[in-house]
Amino acid sequence: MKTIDTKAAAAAPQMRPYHHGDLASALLDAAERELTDKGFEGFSLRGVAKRAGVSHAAPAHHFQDVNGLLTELAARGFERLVSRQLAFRKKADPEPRAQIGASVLGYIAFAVENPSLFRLMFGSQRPDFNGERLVQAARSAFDDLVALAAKATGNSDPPDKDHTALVDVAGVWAVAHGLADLLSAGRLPLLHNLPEAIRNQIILKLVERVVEPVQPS
Amino acid sequence: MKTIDTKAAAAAPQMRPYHHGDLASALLDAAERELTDKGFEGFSLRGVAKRAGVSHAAPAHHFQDVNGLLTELAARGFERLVSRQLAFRKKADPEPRAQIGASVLGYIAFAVENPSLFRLMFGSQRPDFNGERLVQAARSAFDDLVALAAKATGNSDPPDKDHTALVDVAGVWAVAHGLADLLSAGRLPLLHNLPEAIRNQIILKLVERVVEPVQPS
DNA sequence: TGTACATCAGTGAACGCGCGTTCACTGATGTAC
DNA sequence: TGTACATCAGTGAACGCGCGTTCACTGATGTAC
Repeated sequence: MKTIDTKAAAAAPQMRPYHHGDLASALLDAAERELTDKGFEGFSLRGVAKRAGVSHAAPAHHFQDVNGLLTELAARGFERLVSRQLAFRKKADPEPRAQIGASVLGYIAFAVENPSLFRLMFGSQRPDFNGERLVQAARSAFDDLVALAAKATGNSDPPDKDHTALVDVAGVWAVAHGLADLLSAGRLPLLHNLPEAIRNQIILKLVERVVEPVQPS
Repeated sequence: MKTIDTKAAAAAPQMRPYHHGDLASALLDAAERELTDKGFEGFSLRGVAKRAGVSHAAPAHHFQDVNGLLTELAARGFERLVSRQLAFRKKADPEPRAQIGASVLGYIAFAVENPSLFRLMFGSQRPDFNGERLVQAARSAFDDLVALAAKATGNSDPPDKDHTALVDVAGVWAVAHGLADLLSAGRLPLLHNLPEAIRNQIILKLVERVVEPVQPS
């Protein structure tokens, strides 16, 4: 009998065993789908549980509360934001300024591909932005960009009296984030309706204007 | 008796007459305070009514529903965004490039002064962004900036084949919006902790990099 | 100027809803011997 | 290998809450004559 039962379970994968195995991670996946479908204003824990196919009380065994889940979701978002940037950089010219351009394109691509997640990360007050986990994840995205900018411009910290290094970093960050936020919300029709290739070309030109060339010292 | 009652009412302004007089506008003011205090994720119509000192059923006589009120609130936000930019421009050098810089500073100031309203305008799905009222208001903010950029750079539409005009406009918009969003959320500590004067100086330098100087034709 | 009456702009009670969370429970799993 | 037992990870019912909206109502205002 035992073998038959096991076979039946294997043949009918929709019948989850009583214990899920990795519900925590399944809930995060479900949460992301919930976020995509409902927007982060319509997000609910019950909806997430339903998507994951468990009772709505089950998440309590894996996350302290709904904001705990959102915090972890945002943290993962930052990790993916970084890896999206790295993916773009890998395909680009290794020259530092080209690397910055690629990073910005990656940043924007992430936002456009995951608009609701992006808003959770930057526009919501629900994740715990003081918690170790999230601070660390967000920080690494920032540090990556700062290091890249320093390398590209030859401006090192501490900032000189003209704040040139600050202008570099803030500029790249502002352009990336501004375009990402506007484009992912569809609020920049001027660029939004352009073919992707041309749009990227424009973005790269913009980045080139923002990042000062290396000063020979 | 009548005169005495009138006097009493005047002496005790906290006693509102049965009819409010201009409840619609009072509700919008209250809604903005609610937004400021609770954030746009904690916003509720009942909270607004309470702040305005009326029953929570009263708003129904002035707005179709809660999203109608939020739509009007967002539209007013865009109008104030424009007027904040104009205020900064009035104090600045009339030279076009200086005017753009001032506009960007005004944009950022608005976002920093009204972070929750700013998010309602750009990060929420609740206002009706297809409605005439809101489209018109948002449009006017955009048109103002476009006209200014065209004037500053001498690049006219239709865009040339290098998309120089597009880079100009998108660049200014991106820098303004990116810095506004990040600074108002406190997510750009690099600039956030700087004295305002220095911060503005950095922003202006950035804008100067983004906006190409007029090409002599 | 007075009166009748329609309309407007409030009130307060009640509605149903979906939410996050708690709780006692139970099935499944892992471990000690 | 078997058995007893602790622990883990689910269930489903129930909790209280705040929400937006509806409703019959009533007080105040405006208008016609």
